[in-house]
Amino acid sequence: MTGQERKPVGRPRSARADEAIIDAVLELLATGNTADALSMEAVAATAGVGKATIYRRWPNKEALIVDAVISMKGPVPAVRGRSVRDDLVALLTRVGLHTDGRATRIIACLLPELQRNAAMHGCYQAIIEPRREVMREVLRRGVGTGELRADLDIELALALLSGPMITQNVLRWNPKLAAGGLAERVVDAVLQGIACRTGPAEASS
Amino acid sequence: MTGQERKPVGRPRSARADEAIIDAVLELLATGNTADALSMEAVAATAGVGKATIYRRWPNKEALIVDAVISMKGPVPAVRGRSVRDDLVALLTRVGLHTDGRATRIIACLLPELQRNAAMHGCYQAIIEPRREVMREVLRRGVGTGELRADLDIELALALLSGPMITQNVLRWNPKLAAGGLAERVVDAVLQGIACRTGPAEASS
Amino acid sequence: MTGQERKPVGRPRSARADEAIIDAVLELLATGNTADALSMEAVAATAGVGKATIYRRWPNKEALIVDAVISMKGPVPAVRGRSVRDDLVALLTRVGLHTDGRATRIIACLLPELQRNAAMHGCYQAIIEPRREVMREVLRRGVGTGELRADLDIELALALLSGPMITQNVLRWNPKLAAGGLAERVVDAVLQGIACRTGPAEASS
Amino acid sequence: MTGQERKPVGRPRSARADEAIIDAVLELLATGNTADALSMEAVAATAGVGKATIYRRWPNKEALIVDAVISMKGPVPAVRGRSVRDDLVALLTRVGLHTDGRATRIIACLLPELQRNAAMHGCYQAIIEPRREVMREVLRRGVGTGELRADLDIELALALLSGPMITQNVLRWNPKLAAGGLAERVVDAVLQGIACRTGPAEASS
DNA sequence: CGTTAATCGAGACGGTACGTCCTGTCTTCGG
DNA sequence: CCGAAGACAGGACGTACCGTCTCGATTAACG
Repeated sequence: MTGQERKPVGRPRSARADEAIIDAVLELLATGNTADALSMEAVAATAGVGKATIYRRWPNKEALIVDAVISMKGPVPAVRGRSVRDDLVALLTRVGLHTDGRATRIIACLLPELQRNAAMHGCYQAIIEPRREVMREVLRRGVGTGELRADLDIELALALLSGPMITQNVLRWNPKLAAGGLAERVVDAVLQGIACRTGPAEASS
Repeated sequence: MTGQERKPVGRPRSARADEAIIDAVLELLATGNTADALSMEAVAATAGVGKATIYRRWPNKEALIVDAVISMKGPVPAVRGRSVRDDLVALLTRVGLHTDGRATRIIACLLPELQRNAAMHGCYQAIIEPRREVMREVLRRGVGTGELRADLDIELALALLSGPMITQNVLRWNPKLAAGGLAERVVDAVLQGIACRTGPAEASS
Repeated sequence: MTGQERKPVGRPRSARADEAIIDAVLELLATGNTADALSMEAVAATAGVGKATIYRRWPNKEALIVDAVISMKGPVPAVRGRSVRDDLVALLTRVGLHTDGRATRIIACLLPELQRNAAMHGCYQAIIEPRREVMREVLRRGVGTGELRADLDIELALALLSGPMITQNVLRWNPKLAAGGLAERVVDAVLQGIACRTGPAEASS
Repeated sequence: MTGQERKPVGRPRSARADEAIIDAVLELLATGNTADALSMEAVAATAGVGKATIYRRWPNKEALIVDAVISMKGPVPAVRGRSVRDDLVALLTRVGLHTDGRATRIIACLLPELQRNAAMHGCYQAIIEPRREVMREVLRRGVGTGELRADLDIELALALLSGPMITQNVLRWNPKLAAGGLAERVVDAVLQGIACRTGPAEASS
């Protein structure tokens, strides 16, 4: 009565083909320039696979790229929970998904596509949002423990912390900012603020 | 007296064609989805111009897009110089180049190329860097007047301020953050910090 | 057992496309004015075929036209062998490849290329030369049977017979010469000569 | 009252430009492959002339080519009038307009255009027809003197004589036929016929 | 001797076609 | 039924000419 899943008949799909295709996509994304510069024919040739084998699994180029990117996601980072500052530094340090440079390069070339292309939101949901949720958790805990202001806008804080890291680490925005230790400096600055504590504070009110 | 430039011979290039082409590119960029989804043939057709007329002016699609985007740049915003906070709010409010929505939409679809594509760096140089320089100036002035900490890392502060605005205003990162008044909130939070002033010890008691 | 030919892999080429393309070329050649007035895009559109499908089969326009023309060739005409005169008349009558008027029109617009264009010599080899060989055979037989002079230069005779027919029937040289029955009159005149039999001395008396 | 010709005002047209253009056309026709392979831009560049200067004189490419070809025509050959045979040989020897090889090469690449292209008939009228008329004259004289049959069809005879020469000398039809002395052999064969005088003549009746 | 007006070279203009490449679908084999 | 191989219709690429058009600069004859 269930009968919803047809028993597969004939030759089963090759797992090796799946891997080869995803690998080829990631390789070409890392090598190439843009997302649309990636051609399905190149993917098929690199993977040693027929084009139909790709289209049997993914409906179009976008869906394939989304899946390829999602396949890169590592485990959601855990935090030690000792202090809010340490946890935030730990999380921001891993904004570039892996230590793997290839992943960073790939995500960089897809970030803006993320907004235009509805299909790409799959990437966002699968990879980025979970990590943001962990950070929200840490921030809420900080408010609870009194490490952070009681009236803190969690989403604003999220933007303050992740914004600089994304523009800097992923988009490589400012070459003058050394990448090393950036997470620490950002966290500290956001925690303490940049205004002068002792000086003419009234000027900024 | 300089006489270095060759006197132009033959029929001069039509200024109307220039305009029509740039207009067509901007229109199609705003309408379309991606930068490479823009086709030169569509540009020619929309502009009512032969393809050769485009290729006579720009060597390829990228160069054309770069020039079209640069053509959108308004004047570099001036600051009133009353207080650092006011100036920063004013600058960040205009991160989305114009109030013009089209420009924002276009720049959003081009940000990916900006990093990957060497040719696109022309946009960066022409549009973004001048605005960043204005902000550096304001920050340096703030250090001088004592409104900002004496040991402030200017580039870091730049990243703290512009990072959230870019990810939020241009990439439309977080739908939960209302765009209105964001600049003000970001500036205030970065100036004051998000940590609890009274210290964690008190908070935990 | 020869096994020299590689077994074909992948989807085989469509025979319908071949036909449609050749048909389109012949139609456009008959309709149009010149060989180069024929545009590949028109061929593709008329045949309902992508341009790539044409270029997959022929490297360029010339090769395509050559094959299209060759495809028109009917069977090499047979001769009855009763008398040399009858056979020659029969052969010359069919100089315009078919009774088909289209073929004649097409071949007429291609004769120029035939000499200049090395690629076009394929047409010559495939169509014209076999027919000339049949005529040579008839002439040699005539020498054997004594119907033709023993010292006859076969190639010269070939030129005497085919030359007028080509210039007249194919190039439409002289509107004053009725095309009907021309083959007969040419053969008779070439066989008998146009000089006065009784000699110039008598004629002048 | 006549006033048909407006007195020319302004700068008169340059005769040097005319020459240079015609020269360039002939040169490119002789060098190139086909009539349409000749590009107006190449003509202008070769002649060192602006394109407008060409189009001011000729309405299109065809008209220009026609005039260029006509400009090659030498004087209509005169005949000595001694014997019909000698005159015919003399005329046929000069079928290739000049001894100039370039002219022959050019006319060869234009001959078939002659039929398709209405505009090209100007060439025919200006160059070929006068020569044919001379030959008709000779043939009529031969009939009068009794050198040729009294019932000779002049147009047929014209075809018999010029046909082989055109196909052979201009279209380079048959490489086995030595070009040298061909005119003589053709004339003799056409005068005497190729049938056996003494043999089974009845076979050809 | 200056005005006038057509011509000159140069080359940009809107188009059309070229031959190449890629997309997403299809059609054949052999496994 | 899946797999590779590759053909299919369609469409964009960047180039080359077409025949027309605009430039500033010549170059004569007219006034």
